[in-house]
Amino acid sequence: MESGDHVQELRGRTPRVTAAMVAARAGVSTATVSLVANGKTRGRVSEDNISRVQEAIAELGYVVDSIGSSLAKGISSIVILVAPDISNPFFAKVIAGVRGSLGADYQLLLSVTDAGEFPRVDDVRRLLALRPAGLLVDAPSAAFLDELSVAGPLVLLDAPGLESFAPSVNLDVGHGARLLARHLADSGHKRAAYVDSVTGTATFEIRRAAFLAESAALGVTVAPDHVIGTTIDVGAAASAFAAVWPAWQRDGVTAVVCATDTHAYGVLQEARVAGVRIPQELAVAGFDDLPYSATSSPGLTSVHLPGDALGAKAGEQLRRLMEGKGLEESQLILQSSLIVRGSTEPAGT
Amino acid sequence: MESGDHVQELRGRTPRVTAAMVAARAGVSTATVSLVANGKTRGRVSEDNISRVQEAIAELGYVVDSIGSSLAKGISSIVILVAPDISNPFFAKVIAGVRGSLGADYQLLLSVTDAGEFPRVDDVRRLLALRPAGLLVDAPSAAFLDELSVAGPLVLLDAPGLESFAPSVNLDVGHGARLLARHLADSGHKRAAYVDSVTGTATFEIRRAAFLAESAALGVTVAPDHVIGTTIDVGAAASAFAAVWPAWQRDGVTAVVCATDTHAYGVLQEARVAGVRIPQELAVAGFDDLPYSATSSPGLTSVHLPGDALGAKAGEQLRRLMEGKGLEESQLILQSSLIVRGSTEPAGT
DNA sequence: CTGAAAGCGCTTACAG
DNA sequence: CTGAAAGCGCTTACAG
Repeated sequence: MESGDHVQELRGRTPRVTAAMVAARAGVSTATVSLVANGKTRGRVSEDNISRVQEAIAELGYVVDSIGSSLAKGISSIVILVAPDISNPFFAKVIAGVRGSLGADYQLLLSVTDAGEFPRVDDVRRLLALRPAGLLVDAPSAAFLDELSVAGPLVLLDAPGLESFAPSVNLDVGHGARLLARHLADSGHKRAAYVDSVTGTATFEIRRAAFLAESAALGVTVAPDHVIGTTIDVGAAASAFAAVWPAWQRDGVTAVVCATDTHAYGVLQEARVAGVRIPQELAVAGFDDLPYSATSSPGLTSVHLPGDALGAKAGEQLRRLMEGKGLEESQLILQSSLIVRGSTEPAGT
Repeated sequence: MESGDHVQELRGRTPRVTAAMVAARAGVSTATVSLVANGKTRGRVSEDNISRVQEAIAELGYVVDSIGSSLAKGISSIVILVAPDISNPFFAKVIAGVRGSLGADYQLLLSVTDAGEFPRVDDVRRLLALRPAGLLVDAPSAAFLDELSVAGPLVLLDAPGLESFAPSVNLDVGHGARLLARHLADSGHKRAAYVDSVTGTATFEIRRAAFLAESAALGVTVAPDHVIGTTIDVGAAASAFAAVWPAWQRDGVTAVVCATDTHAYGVLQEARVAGVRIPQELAVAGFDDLPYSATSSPGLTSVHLPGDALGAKAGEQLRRLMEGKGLEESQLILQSSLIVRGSTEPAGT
């Protein structure tokens, strides 16, 4: 058992260094060690002892044990990020943003569930048993927030309509949806279709509602028959589109808007198979502006959502809460924009 | 301060339920509560007490406090996954795999660093202060493993050449690289180029070395001038390719292999801008087989790497270690395969 | 400025 | 089968 041996060997190598060991070495009490290790020395520890302890800490490689510390303080330094869809590439940007603004004082714990699933009450209880310093919840449902009775700092991300539950940071997806409708109207489209996401998060309701409303206002018809929904999956979107395209084409649909770029990739893929020329025969657009949308051929017109800023702002807000500072604004809204590419605009236009 | 009020209100709502409260309600000692809560009742707690305690637990909504439990046991239920590049879409699959095989008994904590960065010693120490039940390290460098003297269960993912440090699960990227070389040779290419990743992880060394060796063996020339490297970024790859393409074209290069699909997207993008016909003038291929590779136009030929299986196997191995079971095999290698698409093969071939 | 002591919530020998 | 007690490592009033 090679591995076992190795682990065994490693196990002996690092005896835990405790505050008591540091105290003994520095000739002080563990209380003083704790004060120094936490930087709470102001007017409480002599310069002399500060340096003795710091030396001992360095020599021994002492690190405050999170477990002991958390138990004593009643709280850990863990921040839990709960999200329904970690495999969504958009989410990687959100995470990066959170991490950047949270800094090194907190440890970011991702609560990972199966794609599109939210953790159940049990899971959440188990998470809360870690005594997190704060909680970040991305794209929750009202039902989830209802049963999540959290006792500490909590910030919601991408939770439009749920502002009453907690401070939140949202994206103005409606604005982007309207820009998109206007763009299609300006390009002369009269009949459009919509491929929705069936995950049922609020952001998708808003994307669709805003697009449909603005389209109607601008004279672009989106018939009820021309709205379908699939999971956030290239293949699912592709086959759903394949099934309806003949009818849509017959009905004179010349533009398809997708709730996410991922859906749009499926439509593009199927359109290619079916020999539909993009954008001449069919304009295609999505939401999220994933990195690949700039690279696909044609490039995909998309509503750009600032995922990194979303994460960063949410992290900032949470941090203020965890540090006991108030929030200057408890509701933040970030701007979306429209990136027009070849999938809706003929080259050379 | 709306948010502050809200948090305040929430704070009062959930007084922590402790084992002592459960014990009082059930009329037993906290020792018995602990035994029942942990399912260690076999021959140690009477049926009668078991049900009283279970009732009390249910009524009070008691959940064992992780912090207290961890301190008493000397270990937490956290599993830390350390990885240098969480924003890589390939990684989402790995995470999903890990989560699936780890199950609900362990909490998966992602150590998130900036793209391409590995945590520094300090960060790692802070992570270990959480007393994780186990550690998963993805694509580490030898230097990192050297300073990481871990005292518990540890499994390496995608760490070829580092098998001596710990049990590991690897991908046979070399095999895929050779299949790719053979495919290009069979398609009649005589001169190829290689766009490498500069992150310096072992897997990239192997991808390149295996491809170059097999190409040479099959009579496909890859001149030193025709090997470049960039970060894993579509834009970086695109501009690097733009800079060298005129010379490569002059030299008769008809195929470009990229260390990742992300690099390849950049090449495809730039090729489109430059009016290079794919695959007639230039064949392009990558590694990873990201979801978008099936969707791009043309589809991207890619070496498929089973990211979910990689995560799942690593999770399984770690789990065995954490449960004190030995490993049947401490080194696991997963198969890669070649997915041929339009970027290397003319439609209708 | 300093240290002895209590306490955070749990688990685990131990004695009965 | 059961419970009193010690102890995990730390932090924080508290007394000096």
